[in-house]
Amino acid sequence: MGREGHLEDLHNPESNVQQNKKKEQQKEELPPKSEFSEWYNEIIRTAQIMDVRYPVKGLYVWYPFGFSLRNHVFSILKELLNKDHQETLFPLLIPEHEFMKEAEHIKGFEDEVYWVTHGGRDALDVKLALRPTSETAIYPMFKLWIRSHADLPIRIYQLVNTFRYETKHTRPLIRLREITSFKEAHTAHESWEDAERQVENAIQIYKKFYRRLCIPVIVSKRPSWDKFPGAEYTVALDVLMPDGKTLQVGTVHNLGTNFAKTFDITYEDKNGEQQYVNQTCYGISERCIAALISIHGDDGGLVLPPEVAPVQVVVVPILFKHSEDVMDTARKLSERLSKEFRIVLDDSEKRPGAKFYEWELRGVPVRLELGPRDLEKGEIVIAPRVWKGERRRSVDINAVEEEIKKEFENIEKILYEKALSSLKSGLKLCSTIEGAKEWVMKGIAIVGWCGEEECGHVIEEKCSCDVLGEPIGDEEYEITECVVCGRETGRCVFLGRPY
RNA sequence: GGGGCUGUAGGGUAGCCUGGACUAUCCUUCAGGACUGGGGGUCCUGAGACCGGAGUUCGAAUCUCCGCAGCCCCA
Repeated sequence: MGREGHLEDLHNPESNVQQNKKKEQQKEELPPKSEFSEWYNEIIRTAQIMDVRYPVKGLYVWYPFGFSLRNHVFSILKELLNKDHQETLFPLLIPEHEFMKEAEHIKGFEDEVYWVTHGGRDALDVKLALRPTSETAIYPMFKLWIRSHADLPIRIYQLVNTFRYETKHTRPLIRLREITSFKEAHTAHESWEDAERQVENAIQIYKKFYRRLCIPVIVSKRPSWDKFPGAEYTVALDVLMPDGKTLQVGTVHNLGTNFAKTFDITYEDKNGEQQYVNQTCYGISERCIAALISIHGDDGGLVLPPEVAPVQVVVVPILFKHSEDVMDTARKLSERLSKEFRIVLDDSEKRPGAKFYEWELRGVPVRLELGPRDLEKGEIVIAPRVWKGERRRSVDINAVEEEIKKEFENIEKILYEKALSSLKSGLKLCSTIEGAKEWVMKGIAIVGWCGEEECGHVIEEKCSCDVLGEPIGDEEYEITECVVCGRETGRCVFLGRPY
């Protein structure tokens, strides 16, 4: 075949190219990340994060690999919260009369609530809502739990599924009818100031969380017309996705005494007076996984930070006919390493190359290759995922633990730096509406804003984007006037196209 | 909210317009075997599909309607 093929090549210079192309197409190859939407759909399936074939719109199945990733990610969040929060679990079903108490809250959710109306064949006397979020499940209990200032503050959280009847395009991890992994925290405090401090505290926790995932976020105060229904104000965390759109990956709400008044949550203060509590709530869903996958992934598939990777190290033995000794060493090594790392020894019958591609697709941070050549020298080849096999090197097999740890640290640093620089290059201060409109197609624009709602709506309309909110953070932007009305102002807003 | 398109093995597809030789194409995948093995191996053998329902028809993957599911565009 080789000889004939060669002859043909001479006659037809294109045939070689065509053959290569054909060969590439035969393998189930991931679309390049530049075609983000296609890339995302493929990676979700081929990297075994979720199975999208469940026969109900907007509901998906976690593959064990994806679920393992989810658990490692949320255990970081739990670890951070556990310092001063307590974990609880409230029921999924909320009686209609509780759900309907807070007027603004209802308005925000009524179109997307699932209702349980029947028990068996009988219609229920009291309809039950599948929680779209748990305020109205939790706060009637807060009323019972809170009696005096000594009971405050209360800080609880739960990790639950929630339901929203989405009618627009659903997609895995991003827009779901069942959010399977909603971490929601709820707190109650004596004063407005205490609640404000808690908001700040929550933002810090969330920033730390995303820092551990090597994901830089922008933090902003949502405009009044986009706050959580029932909240005094809302602070949100957004990430910039590879296609230039933004993804809201966390929200923190100061509820003031709004819910306390509706649910009659009061405490006796030090002077013996009954006072309403001030509340906050804040949440993060599996959208954090969508951000993790999208921001770090590359043309070769997933790239995962070692801390959350379901498999941290894969050992690929390079076997020839008589290489029991290679296999022996690989087994012993794997056992040794499994004490410190989540490790897989890939002893399947596949060719080494095929194994490389597969584990790269799944984002395993470090690959170890062990063959006869290495064995002879007492070495092993270490290949970090971030470099797609381009920067592999040999290390002493006895010192491999240290080398892996070194690589892990290195990987985290690289992932964060890469992500940060792409966020920074996606942010741009724009001095005109036209400039902002253009920029918003590829990133996040920053424009001057006087603070008037009217001007905010003009911006949204003219730029066909959303006002994400006013920045909260250390960065300073040089603003002199409102981009719409020209009034003098130092305030500004982030603009983006949200998912 | 309005409009358009699509549904064929686990994944991707051909066939549909113009109904019949479809016992449904090709690639991938999966199972068994042989040779192999440092970046997606080759060969042999085998497995696996017309979204669900109703209708039109002598005959439906193909035409019609309803349902379900998915994709795209506009507000």
